[in-house]
Amino acid sequence: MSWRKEQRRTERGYHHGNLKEALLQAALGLIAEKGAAGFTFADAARMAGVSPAAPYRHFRDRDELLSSIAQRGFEQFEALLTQAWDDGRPDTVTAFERVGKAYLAFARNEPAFYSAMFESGLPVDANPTLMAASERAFAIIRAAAERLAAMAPPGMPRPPAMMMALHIWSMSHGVASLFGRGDAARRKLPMSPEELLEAEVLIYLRGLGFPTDRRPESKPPGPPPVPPAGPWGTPK
Amino acid sequence: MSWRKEQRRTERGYHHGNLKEALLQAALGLIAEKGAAGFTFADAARMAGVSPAAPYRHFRDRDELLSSIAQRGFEQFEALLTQAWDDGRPDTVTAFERVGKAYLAFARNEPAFYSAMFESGLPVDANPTLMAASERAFAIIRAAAERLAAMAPPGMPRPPAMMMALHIWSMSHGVASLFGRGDAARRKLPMSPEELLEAEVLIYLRGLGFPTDRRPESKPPGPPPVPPAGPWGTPK
DNA sequence: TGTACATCAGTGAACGCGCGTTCACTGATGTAC
DNA sequence: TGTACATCAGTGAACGCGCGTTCACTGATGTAC
Repeated sequence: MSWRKEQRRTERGYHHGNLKEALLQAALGLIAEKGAAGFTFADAARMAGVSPAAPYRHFRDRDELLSSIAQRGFEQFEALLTQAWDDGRPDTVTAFERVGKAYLAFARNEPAFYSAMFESGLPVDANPTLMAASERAFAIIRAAAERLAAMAPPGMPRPPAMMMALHIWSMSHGVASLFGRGDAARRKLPMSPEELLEAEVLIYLRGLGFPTDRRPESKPPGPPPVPPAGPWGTPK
Repeated sequence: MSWRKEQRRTERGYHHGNLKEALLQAALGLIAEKGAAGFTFADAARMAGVSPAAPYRHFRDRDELLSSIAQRGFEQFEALLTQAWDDGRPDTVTAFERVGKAYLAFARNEPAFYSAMFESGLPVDANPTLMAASERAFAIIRAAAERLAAMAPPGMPRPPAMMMALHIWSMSHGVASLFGRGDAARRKLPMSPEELLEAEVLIYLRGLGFPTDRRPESKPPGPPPVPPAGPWGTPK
């Protein structure tokens, strides 16, 4: 049976068996704990239970490890955004907002990835693979904006999708960076980051002339959408 | 005459005369160059032309130096925002936008301060003095939002000023962080960060029901404001 | 105005530390025959 | 199926380095009388 085999793998003898992965995980933990700046190559080796020379079998240097993490982060980010967008279901505005929330969720739930991607100071544009991954993630937002722009109401000039995408990105990033991160150094808020961002996006969309009371476009879907009143809740 | 006196001061003998200031300046340069994470106490001493033990006469440790910089940064930031807001002249919307632009200008022109304030990871909320300085800066945005909220058009419910302020802050911060920083690691954009932010704010304000074609409120001022067309320029 | 003395703001040598990196090595694994 | 050998993925000792920090010190400055 395979019991012995798996036992071997976790017990680990001379060969680790999965060191590359273990190093990535260790680094993620360290970054989450001490920030991208505070993580060291030697520390990662130590956490993986391996000599300080071992990582060099898998990564040229510290930067390559960091890049790998950012790379993987962008991929997960893209997957999350894709899932949130869900090809615009049940309606474009709802799906669009879900994308914003997914951005926040990522920043909160994956602070290590977020740090590596956006705050580690590694030159994304100098690394083509990384750049491509970053652009694939942004492309989701861009596609969503495209779809939204296409349904601009007749009266209004059609807004450039690229610009909309950049606006949404900067709103999400701003809220996430200032208010939406994990444990430490939090600023206090009268509302949750999610609510803050949702209101922001809704007001913005209304400014573009979109109806934000979410009428169904194609199929009238399940639970009726919530809000009466303005996007900042019931006026008291 | 005072010639000798000033000569002495700049020549510097055994006593530096102005080491504290020199260390702050040196640190600023280093942070601008290598990021808040990459600056070391010893390096600052070296740049100031002084032994590595000397800084301890003026700062308890590296963190205290960093905090001093952040502190000063928030103060300059506050001054810049105050000036930009100019008590809402010539009209509220124009002044409001100028505040956004000032935010970007600060991020671009003072990358070292910006890093120390927002990206150095030092716990702002653990340092009351720093926290107060940070809040004084935000208070400018808040006051501007207050004034804007007060002139909400009759039809619309009056938006909470705090929320507006947070929205504007997050937009500015998002654009500045993603696109508006100095030299390195730039993402390419179809428009300048300033234009991007201006359009974003205008759309947002319109979403709140504010007229964004800038009619004068009190005194009809000097140069007539620029834009015809939509906030994203002339539709082609 | 001059002198004695306290205080201040530097020096420079020394320390312990952890990091990144290299090196010859060795145990484990896979493969050709 | 067994054996020889190449390759792979680790070890562990060693290095040079720069950092943060301490220490007894000393030159410069300010002040009391």
